[in-house]
Amino acid sequence: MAVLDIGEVAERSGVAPSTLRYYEEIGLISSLWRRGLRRQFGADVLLRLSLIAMGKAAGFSLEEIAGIFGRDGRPDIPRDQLRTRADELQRQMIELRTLRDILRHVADCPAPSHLECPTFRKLMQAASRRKLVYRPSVRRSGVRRAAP
Amino acid sequence: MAVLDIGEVAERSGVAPSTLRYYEEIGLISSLWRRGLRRQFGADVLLRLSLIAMGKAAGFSLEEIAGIFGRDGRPDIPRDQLRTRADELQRQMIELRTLRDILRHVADCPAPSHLECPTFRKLMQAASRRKLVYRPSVRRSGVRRAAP
DNA sequence: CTACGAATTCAAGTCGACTTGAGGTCAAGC
DNA sequence: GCTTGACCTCAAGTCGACTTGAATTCGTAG
Repeated sequence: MAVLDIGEVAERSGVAPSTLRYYEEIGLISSLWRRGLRRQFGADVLLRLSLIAMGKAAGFSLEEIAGIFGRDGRPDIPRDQLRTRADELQRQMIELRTLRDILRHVADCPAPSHLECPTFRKLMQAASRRKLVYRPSVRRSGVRRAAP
Repeated sequence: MAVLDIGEVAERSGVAPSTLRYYEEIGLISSLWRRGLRRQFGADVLLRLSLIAMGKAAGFSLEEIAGIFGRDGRPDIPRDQLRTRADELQRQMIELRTLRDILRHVADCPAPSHLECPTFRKLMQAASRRKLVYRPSVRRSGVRRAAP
């Protein structure tokens, strides 16, 4: 039970086998050993995949995630950089909250043009006053699961 | 002063001119008119760019952003979808907070392996218990500014 | 022993979001 | 009138993160 092959990891984590192979290739995860050709993973890979998923959700590239959580297990990057990252996340959370509020407002406000709605403008001002955390290009693609 | 050409928009927003052209091409922003060949933008494009930047930071694709904020100005997508999006953002914020805490912990904890640190495991459990918001691939590339 | 299904490799393809480069236009200043 | 600089177009290139497909290799069940 402690050893999983790729299909099980895929099923439990929602990460496609091809992606798992890719992650192993770039050193983001590793298998314990092979049985024949087949990779055998330890259960801790699931934890690591959660970490990776969170990192991705937070806008880090795979390379950065590898740096933060270490290919080996411990961070490659200096502690104060980690703290800086944490502070960036903090700011990003605030931005997310603003966007959440804007979305809710847009969903509810009956004004024909939001540019004329004072509530909207107020929300936007909060956003435009501070400098943006500008992280391009997040693709949305939902959790993949192995076909049943 | 109400009319900006592309260089000014780029400078004020931190978005490269080539990107602005691209955004116009896909209908995400629009210029008021041309003077000769040159695009002339209204100041409200800056607000729109903030919105776009926030959307990107939150993990939306450009297409989704276009849907949310409307090519014309008003959302293309139904109100309840907007609310759903807002709720997703809410969950994403929680994930971000967890990751922030993990980062801070990793920065400060002297344990040789975090997998053995109880604080770390506790943080991770919070993360792995709920199903992930899995949004692949955010590139980080910082705010570009025109060279001085 | 053989057939099956789940895994493997490797090269190539895809997708979104831009960027780059070559060659062209235009208004303003000397 | 010519140069300069800021803009333009259009096609092609790039980058990260995967996915796909064809051909192959196992291990188990019958």
